[in-house]
Amino acid sequence: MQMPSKYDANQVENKWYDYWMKHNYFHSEPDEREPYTIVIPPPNVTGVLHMGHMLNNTIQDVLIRRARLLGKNACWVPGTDHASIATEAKVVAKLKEQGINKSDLTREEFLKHAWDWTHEYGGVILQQLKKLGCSCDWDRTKFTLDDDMSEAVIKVFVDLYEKGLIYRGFRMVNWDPEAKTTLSDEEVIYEERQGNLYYLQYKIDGSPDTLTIATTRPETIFGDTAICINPNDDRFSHLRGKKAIVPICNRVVPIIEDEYVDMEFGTGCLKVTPAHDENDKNLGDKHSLEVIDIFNEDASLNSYGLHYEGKDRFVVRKEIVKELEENGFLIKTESHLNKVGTSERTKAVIEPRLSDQWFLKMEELAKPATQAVLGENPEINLYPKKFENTYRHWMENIRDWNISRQLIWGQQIPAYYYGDGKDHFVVAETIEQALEKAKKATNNQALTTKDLRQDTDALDTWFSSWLWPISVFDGIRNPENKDINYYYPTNDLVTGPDILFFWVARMIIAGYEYKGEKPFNNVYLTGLVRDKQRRKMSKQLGNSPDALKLIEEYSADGVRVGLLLSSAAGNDLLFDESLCQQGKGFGTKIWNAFRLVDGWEVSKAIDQPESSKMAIAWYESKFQKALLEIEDHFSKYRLSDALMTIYKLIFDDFCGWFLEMIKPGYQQPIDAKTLKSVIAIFEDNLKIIHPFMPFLTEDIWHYMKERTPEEALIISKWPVAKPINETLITEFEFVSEVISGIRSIRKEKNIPFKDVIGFSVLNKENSNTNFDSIIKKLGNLDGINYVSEAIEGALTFRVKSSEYFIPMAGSIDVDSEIKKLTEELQYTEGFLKSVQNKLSNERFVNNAPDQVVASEKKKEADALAKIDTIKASLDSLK
RNA sequence: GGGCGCAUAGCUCAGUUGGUUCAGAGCACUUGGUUUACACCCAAGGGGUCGGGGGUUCGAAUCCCUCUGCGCCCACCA
Repeated sequence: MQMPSKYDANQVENKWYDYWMKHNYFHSEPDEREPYTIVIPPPNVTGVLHMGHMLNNTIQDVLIRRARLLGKNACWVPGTDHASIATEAKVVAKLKEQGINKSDLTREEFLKHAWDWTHEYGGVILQQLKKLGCSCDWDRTKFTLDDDMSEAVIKVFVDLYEKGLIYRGFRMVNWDPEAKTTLSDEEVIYEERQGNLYYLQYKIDGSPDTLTIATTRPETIFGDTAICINPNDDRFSHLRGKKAIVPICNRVVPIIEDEYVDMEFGTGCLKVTPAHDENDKNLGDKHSLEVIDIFNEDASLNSYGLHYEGKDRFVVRKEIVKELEENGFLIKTESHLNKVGTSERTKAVIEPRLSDQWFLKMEELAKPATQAVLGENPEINLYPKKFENTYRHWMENIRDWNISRQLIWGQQIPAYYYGDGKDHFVVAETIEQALEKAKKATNNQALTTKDLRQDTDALDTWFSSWLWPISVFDGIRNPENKDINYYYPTNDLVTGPDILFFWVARMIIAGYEYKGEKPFNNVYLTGLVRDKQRRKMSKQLGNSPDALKLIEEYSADGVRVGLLLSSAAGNDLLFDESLCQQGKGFGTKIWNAFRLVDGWEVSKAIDQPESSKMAIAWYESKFQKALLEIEDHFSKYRLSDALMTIYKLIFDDFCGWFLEMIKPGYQQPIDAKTLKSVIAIFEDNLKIIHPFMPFLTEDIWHYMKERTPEEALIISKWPVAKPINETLITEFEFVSEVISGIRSIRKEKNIPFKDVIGFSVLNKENSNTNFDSIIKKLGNLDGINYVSEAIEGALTFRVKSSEYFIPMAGSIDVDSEIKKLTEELQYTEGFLKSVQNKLSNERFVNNAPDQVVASEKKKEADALAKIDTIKASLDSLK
C-alpha cells in the first residue's frame, strides 16, 4: 500500500480505534493467562475531560497496553461516579433556572430530574477517553449508581451496622447552608479572610462590674450559654462563681473556668456558644452547658435571634454590631485575619452545626490498611514513596467517617424509623426485611411497611467508590464469582495524591474488610497539571486547554507523549502546548523514517555491505540495552524516563546513526539481507513505542505488510531480551567521537559534506578496524590510511591516544593549529596533574577501593599518551 | 502553630550504597547546513561555585549542622 507523505492523524486515529473495537481487543475474560488489571478512578458522570484526566488515563493506557504486549490478560475497567454533591448542585441550579424549587419536589420527582440530567450529559467523558486512545474494556463499564453497585453499597452499610461499626451521632459537622447539607472535613477549604474582632461588654449579674469579650462572630451571642475564663488568670479571679448577662437577649449565663482559654488572646475571656463552635461544644459537654442553636438550615436566624429572626447570618452581623454600638456594648473593633471554612462545591461559608449524622468507626478498620502500606513487609507500594508520610499522618490521626449527606442523589440510607422517636429504627437491605426486624423489635405483628419511614439522607459518594475495585467485579454481592477471583487484587491504581485519603486509603480499608486482601499492588500518584506559571489549571482562570482541541491539533499520540515527556510520578506537570508539539514531531519523525525504508528498492543481486552488517549488530545491542533500561524504568513507574529512553533510541540511535549507516546511495537499491533486518528492527521499535503512541505505530505496522487481525500490533509480543554485545557499544562510542571529529573539522574549514576527503590514522594502540567501513561512509572519506608517523601539513584531531589527519589542499594555518594544540596540551597537563596529585596522596591510595585507584591510574596513562601525541604534533608543526 | 518535602544549566527535571554514568538529559539558545525520509530536519557549539555558610572524610550534588527561599498536608485561639 502506498504511504501518504503526510500522516493524517485525525483520520488514522478514528480508523484504528474502530478497528480495535471491532476486533474486541480491549475486552477481557478470565482465562489461563496471568491477569493485569486496572480499575479507572471513576470520573464524575457529568464531567468533561480535563488535563488531569488526560494525564491520568494516558498513564493507565500505557500500563495496560504494555501489559497486553507482555502477554498478560489486560483488563481496564472503566466507569463513572455519581458525585452526589456536585451533581445535585447542578441539577438544583438547573431546576432553579426553570423556576422549580427542589423543596417543592417529591424525592421521586427530584430523582427523575437527576436521572434525566445524568442521561443527557452522562458518559460524555467516556467518549472523550476513546479519542485519547484508551483501551478500556467498555463491556465492563460501571456507574456507581447502577442497581448492582447500589445493592453492594447497601449490603455493606447493613453489614457494618450489624458489626456495630456504624452509629448515629449528634455531632458538630460542617454544614453548607447553601446546599443545605453536611460536608466532610475534606470537602471544606479554608480561606484567609479579613474579618474583625469585636470587643463586647457583658454586664455581671448583681454587680456593677463588666467584662469584655473579643469575638469574630457577634451574631452568635444569642447562642451564648456561658462565659469562660482561665482559672490561672488573676485578672478575673473576682468573677469566679458569678454570672454574666448576654447583651440584647439578656440571658444570664454562668462564668466557668477552664484552662482551654488562652490568656493571651483577645481579652482572655471567651464566650461559649456550644451549638456553633466545635471547641465550645467540647467545653459545653465538659461543663454541662445548655446548647442553643440559633440558626435555621439556611443559616438565617431562628426565633432565638429575636428581632433578627429570618435574617441571614451576615446581614445580622452587620446590624447587630450597629445595635451593640448604639447601646454601648461595643468597646472597640479590631481588624483580624482569620481562616474561614468554605464549601468546595458551593463556595458558601461553612457553619459548624450540631446535627444527627451517620458515622463509621474507623480506628479498627484502618489497622490492616495502615500495616499494608507502612508495615515491615508492605503489600502495597506507593509511587513515589514520599506519599507514605502523608498516608501515615492520615492513618494515625484517623477520625470517624461521617457517611451521611443531606442529599437525594445517591444511595438512600437503609435505616427505617418506626413509632415516634427518631431513636426507634432498624437497618435492613430492603423495606420487607426492615419490617420483619421492626415487628420483632416492637413485638407488634400488625406493623406494615406504611408504618416505616426511611431515613431521608443519602450516603457519601466515597461510600460507594471505596468498594469500586470489588464491586465492579460484583465481589460484594457474589463474593466467589469467577471475575473477582481472577481479577482481584488488581495490579496498579493511578490517581492524584489529593484523593490519597478520600479514596485510596478507604479502598484499602474496604479491601481488607470485604476481601481480606489488598485491592491493588501499586499506587501511582500523578501530580497536578499546572500551567507554565505554575498555576493550577482551572475553569475560572481559563488556563486549561480544551482537551479535544489539543487532540485535534497535535493528535492523540502527540498529546500523550507531550503529557508524559516531563511528568515524573508525584511531580506536578507544568503543561505547555509545545510539549505536545514535540510529541507530534516525534510521530512525524517515525513516520518519515518508515517512508525512507518503504521507498527502497530491493536487489537480490547485491551482497550485504560490511558497514550494514556492523550497523545491524551494533543497533541490535543498543536496542537490547535500551530495552533493559526501559524495563527498569517501568518497574519503578518512571514512565517519563522510559519514554525518554525510547525517544533518544529512536531519534538518535535509530534515525540519526543506524539508518544513515545502512542507507544505500541515492536511488540505489538495498540488499535483501539488510532490508530484512531493518524491517525486523523497525517492528521491534514500533512495539516499544506502541504503549505511548498506539495509533501511529499501528498504522505503520499495517503499511509494513498485509496483516490479519490476529497480527495487529496491539496484540503482538513485546520484544524478547537477547544478550548484549557491550564491546560493540563501547567501540562505537569511540567511533562516534571520530566521526564527530571529522564533522567538526569540516565545519571549521567549510569543507562541504559532499566533498570526499582523505583520512589517516596514527594508531598508537592496536584499536580494531571493525567500524572502519562505517567511518568511511559517514565521514564521506576516500579511505582510511593507517600510518606510523604524523602527516605533515594536515588538519588533526585526537580521540583518546589516537591521532587523525585530514590532508588539506593548499596550506594550513600553522599558527592556529599550534594554538589549538597548545590549549589542548595545557588542559591535558592540568588534568594529569590533578590525577597525579590524587595518586601521590597515600591516604587516597590506602583507603580508596582498588577499582577507584585503578581507574585513576588508567586516567593517568591515557593522559600521558595523549600528551606524547600532542607534543609530537607540535614538534612536526614547528 | 505541628508535620512532611524541595532547592542541580534560561526552563522542566535525572543523578540509587559518598569514588568512571558525576556534573547529565530533554527543551530553549548560538553558528552552519535543504535537489538525495524528515526544517516537525541535520551537524557543531555555548551554558551550572549542584540555594548560602559551616562540619565529617583521602574524597561531598550525595552524609551532618545551620541559615535562606519555596511547596504540600494537618490543626486552627474566640
